[in-house]
Amino acid sequence: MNSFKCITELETFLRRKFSRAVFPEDWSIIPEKCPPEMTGELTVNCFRFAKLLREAPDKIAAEVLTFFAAHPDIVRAEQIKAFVNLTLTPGAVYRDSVGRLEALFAGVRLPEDRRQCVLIEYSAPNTNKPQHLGHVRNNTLGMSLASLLSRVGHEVIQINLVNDRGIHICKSMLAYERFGAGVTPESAGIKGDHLVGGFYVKYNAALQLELAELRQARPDLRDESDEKLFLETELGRATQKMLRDWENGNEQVLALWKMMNSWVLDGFERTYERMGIKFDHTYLESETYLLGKDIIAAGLVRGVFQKRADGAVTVDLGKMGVKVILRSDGTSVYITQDLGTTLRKYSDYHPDEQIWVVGDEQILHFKMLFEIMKKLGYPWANDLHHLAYGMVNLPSGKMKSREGTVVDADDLFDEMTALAGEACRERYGNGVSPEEIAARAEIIGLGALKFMLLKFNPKTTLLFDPAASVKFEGDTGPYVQYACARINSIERKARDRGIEFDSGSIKWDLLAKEEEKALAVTAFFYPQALQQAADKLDCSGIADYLLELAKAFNRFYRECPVLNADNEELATARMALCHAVREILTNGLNTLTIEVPEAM
RNA sequence: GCCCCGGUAGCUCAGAGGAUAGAGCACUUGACUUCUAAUCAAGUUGUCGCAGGUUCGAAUCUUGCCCGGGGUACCA
Repeated sequence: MNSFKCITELETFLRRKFSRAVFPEDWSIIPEKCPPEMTGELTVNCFRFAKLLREAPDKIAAEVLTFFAAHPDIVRAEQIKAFVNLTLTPGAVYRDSVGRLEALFAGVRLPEDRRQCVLIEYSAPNTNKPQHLGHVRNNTLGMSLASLLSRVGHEVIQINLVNDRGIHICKSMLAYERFGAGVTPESAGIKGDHLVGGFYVKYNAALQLELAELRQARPDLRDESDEKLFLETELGRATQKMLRDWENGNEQVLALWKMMNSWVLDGFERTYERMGIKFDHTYLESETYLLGKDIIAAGLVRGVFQKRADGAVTVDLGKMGVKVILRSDGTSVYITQDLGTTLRKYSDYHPDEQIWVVGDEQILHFKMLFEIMKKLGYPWANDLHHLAYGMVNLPSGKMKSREGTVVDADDLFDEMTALAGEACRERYGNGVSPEEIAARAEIIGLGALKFMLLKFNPKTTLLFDPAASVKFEGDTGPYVQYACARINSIERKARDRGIEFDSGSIKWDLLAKEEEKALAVTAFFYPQALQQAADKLDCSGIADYLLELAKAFNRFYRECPVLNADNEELATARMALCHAVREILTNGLNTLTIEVPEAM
């Protein structure tokens, strides 16, 4: 990890001074940014290592102060209680941060012995409906996590597991059979997943109608749940029969299933492409759903699982209770296939760690899954991780595909890019080609959406307010992109005017203004932001960091003219600073899978 | 009932046991013949759900309670 020279030297000093303390091998002091109301750029917080040094915090701070009083990199050091605030010489600020950009970026990567092979499963859509905002959050979290982990040095495998079979798939199939009249995505001019999703909604409307009629005719059933009454309806029985036919390999049903699934998968492919998602492999549940049964048979022999009198296979999970993992009729339940695919993914890729990006309503499911894998004695079962994220709600309440009250993913992309395009046209009018406007709008619109979703901690249940979320001002992706665009513009103009800088001969000492130093110090913390995010499997800190850096840049931009600086040496030094900031902002946004337009 | 997650400004959310609890939005005001105003500057905003405990120090750890969400299937 990158560090300031004076801080590294402080570490050496403290190790020697407090030699009776036992320092961990990798002990290091992480300086903090000095709060704005205090004088200085960095703060050393002595509370943090007072216990380690077995000394009173303010006494340590006094030692730290004397150390810095004589340090050539320090202009001013001030002790307040256990805090020591440092004002660095400009030379030191830049030498240890933006002055060595390669070192800064190298500091992002973990040491080799900590790099792993990580398998991430995310998205996992059903092929009975198009994706909505909830899937967009899942996709965004998954792809950004994959991107982040590979950036810090891990080998990452991205997996999708498509749920392409089961009763809910039969529902849209049956509706198509009855109401479809042979329509296709081509004939209707509708994206395949949307076409199929329409039949899913039709199915549920028809089912509700029949349920209402049934309750009308049979008052004794009035208080039963929809699920209980499912097989009492003609539609329900027909759906059940279709599922059986599918499992028995009925050719007609299989043909319909294949056709409709291919429509949906084509549609998904376009959605993924627009988001920039590329999976290393896509498993289909129709090919993996039987996998768990062998594991269960083997576990039964070894006594890990028990067969109940009625034939169901169970496992005793102690506090979590007894879990059925195979039905009494021998068919598999949800967790059966996850047992199978977990093992399958392991034997296909031998990852050091597996991560599932799945909603938080399935926390218990994954706890059980991991516990069962441990009981089965797989040594890698300790390296399974569920990244549980919260639901996305609308001001009107929850999204429900069945009722069609969802924010559709593709529609939302269109809406965001249309608004971004409008904003571009307002600025540039006819000065820029429609193709260029469209390209920028795509980057800005999708960037705003992804950034908005990543800004929140994954586990928070978030409220999506369309009116507020669609904005491009304030704490947004476009705010960060805009800072890049401003720097690009400076660099373009500099080229036009023939101003160039040679990174070897920058006079960093000239950048002594508060806004300049604050910008460089903020830039310094980039590697820490990434590594912390990677440790926590949470990208929200990166979004926060980028906003902070962009904000520091905008302040600098206001106060410190670059091309119109007092002299050329100052201009080139400021250009070098801008260049570094643009590199970091771009790198950070790319880590979040957000692109940066050349101009805005 | 039991288990998990949350409750911080009008709204949406940040807050490694440490300094006077922050940001954006919203609201008020000011700044574009200037390197892009998708920007900047200034102002207003708090019983950190409630009550105890641990600590030199608690929004943060702990216990109890209140409120909201999720889970607790031979559904996925």
